Amino acid sequence: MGLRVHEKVAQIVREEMDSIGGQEFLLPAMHPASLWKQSGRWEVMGDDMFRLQDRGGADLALGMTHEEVFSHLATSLHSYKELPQLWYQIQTKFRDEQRPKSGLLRVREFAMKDSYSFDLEDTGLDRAFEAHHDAYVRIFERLGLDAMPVQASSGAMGGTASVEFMVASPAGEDDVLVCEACGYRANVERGTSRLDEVPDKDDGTTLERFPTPGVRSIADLAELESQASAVQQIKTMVMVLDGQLTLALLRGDHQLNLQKLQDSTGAIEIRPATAEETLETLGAAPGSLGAVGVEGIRVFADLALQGRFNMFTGANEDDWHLRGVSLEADVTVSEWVDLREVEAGEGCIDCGAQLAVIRCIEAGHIFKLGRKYAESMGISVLDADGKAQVPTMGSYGIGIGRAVAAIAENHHDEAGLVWPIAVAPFHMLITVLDPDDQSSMHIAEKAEAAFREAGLDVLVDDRDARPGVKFADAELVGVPFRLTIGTRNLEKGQLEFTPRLTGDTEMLTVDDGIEAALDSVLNTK
RNA sequence: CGGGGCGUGGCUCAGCCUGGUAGAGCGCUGCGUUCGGGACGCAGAGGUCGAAGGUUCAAAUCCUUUCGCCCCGACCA
Repeated sequence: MGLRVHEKVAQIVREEMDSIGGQEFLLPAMHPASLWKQSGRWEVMGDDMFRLQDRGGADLALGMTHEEVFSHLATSLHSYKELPQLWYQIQTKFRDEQRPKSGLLRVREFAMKDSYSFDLEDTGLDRAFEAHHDAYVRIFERLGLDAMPVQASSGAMGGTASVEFMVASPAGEDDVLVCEACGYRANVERGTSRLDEVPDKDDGTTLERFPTPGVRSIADLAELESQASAVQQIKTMVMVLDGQLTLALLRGDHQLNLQKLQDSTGAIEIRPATAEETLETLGAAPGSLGAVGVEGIRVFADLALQGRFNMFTGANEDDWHLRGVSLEADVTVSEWVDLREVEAGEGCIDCGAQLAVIRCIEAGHIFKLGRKYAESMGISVLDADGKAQVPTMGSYGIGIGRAVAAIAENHHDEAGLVWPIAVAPFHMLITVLDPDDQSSMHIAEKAEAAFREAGLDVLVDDRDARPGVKFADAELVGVPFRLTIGTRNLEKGQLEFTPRLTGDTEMLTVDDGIEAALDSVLNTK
């Protein structure tokens, strides 16, 4: 059953990729390390990549994505006349996930449709990106998934822009900012919001140390000092980026989003500093940390702090804090970046209406890669003037198994699954209540033949089981339509037709019931 | 990687604290009854208690080590 759904999803994806001019490939899943070293991602991918060695000791990788391999293939392109190209495959990817979970949602081995576009000009990339965008909208619509395109972080993929296709589900792993008023949609790893300006009072307070015994948190300080509400405080987070100690500054009531920190710093590995590292470097424990007077350490400050003054922060000595801190005058900020995670209820960046945060499954992701891989993998073609040009690329993915899981998450009820007809393992289930009854079986076979003739996938339940068991199983597996043949109704010349979705049974006559059922199914399809 | 939990018939679990006969429900096999919403009776099969070591007269139970799985935090289709 699962395999049939998987195959149907793959086929829908395939049809839509073909419709935008995609050319299907099937490239190796096992790659020589040299390709990944060439792009630099042998290191970047870190522990997420499965690695192995052949008998000669040569390094190999199991493909987690195929930018390198397709790019390498694209080095055989030599003329602008061969562009654009749009290549795709549906193939197994391997990722050594830190935590595989949730059935099919996050696994270490999964089928993915990945496609890659190659264009000479940026406008061509824009077209390929738009074409994928539209194809994805159609794919998810056909799959029965209410997927919304959202602005996203590009993460390890790099590139200039990316859009994720998100399906709302509590089983998901991403939070998406949604503005119902203007349609703004962005992953919290990327999205921002409108904040009310905080008027700092210029009351002549100057930079000053003051004792704060026992204060270990933003809340503690706010309680002790009436002026020091969380909004008036600077939160200092000590992070280690690729082994280098770094400070991230945020407004006291704001949360750090790690992906934003990663994106704005280009770091590969990020972790919070240990208590020992913090003590060693700043001389105080968390709760009394600050960036005032700190030299020789990179300091990234959130945009919400820009221009603020007369604020509170730790003095880098336990039980002491500072007041009257001006970001401009007292803190050496290496870079101003967007670091804070937006929360529900904040104002939409575009229109100011209240944002909602919705938990979603990431079903697809499309990237504008630009020339990053084309350059590192050495793709170049001659343009009309005979000059070498590096093409620009896009990369686009849909997880097939994850789509199946997302469909299951969104199409079920208490009794079981309710597959949308486009991906259902079978269109029609014929439930024969008494398989020993000759006339029942005769009609079942006739119906099966008629449905098959019409191109439908049919499953006949002629198991020797009690009716209750068959009905319960029928609902559990979620075949969209059921034709029930039982001796009791047969004597009255009747069949039953039941759509799984509504559960409303319609009585049909034996004479034209098969045709009528067929019509209903075909109309829905 | 950090924190928490769990490994006992095919499945879901009890038993462990307080050491002494390995149990339940479901599933499975046979026979009979039953047969339009997950039937019932009778009879039966099936377990190195994750693995290794230790303590003990005696270990599923206590101790140590180890492997595997699940859940919560940082990654991604």
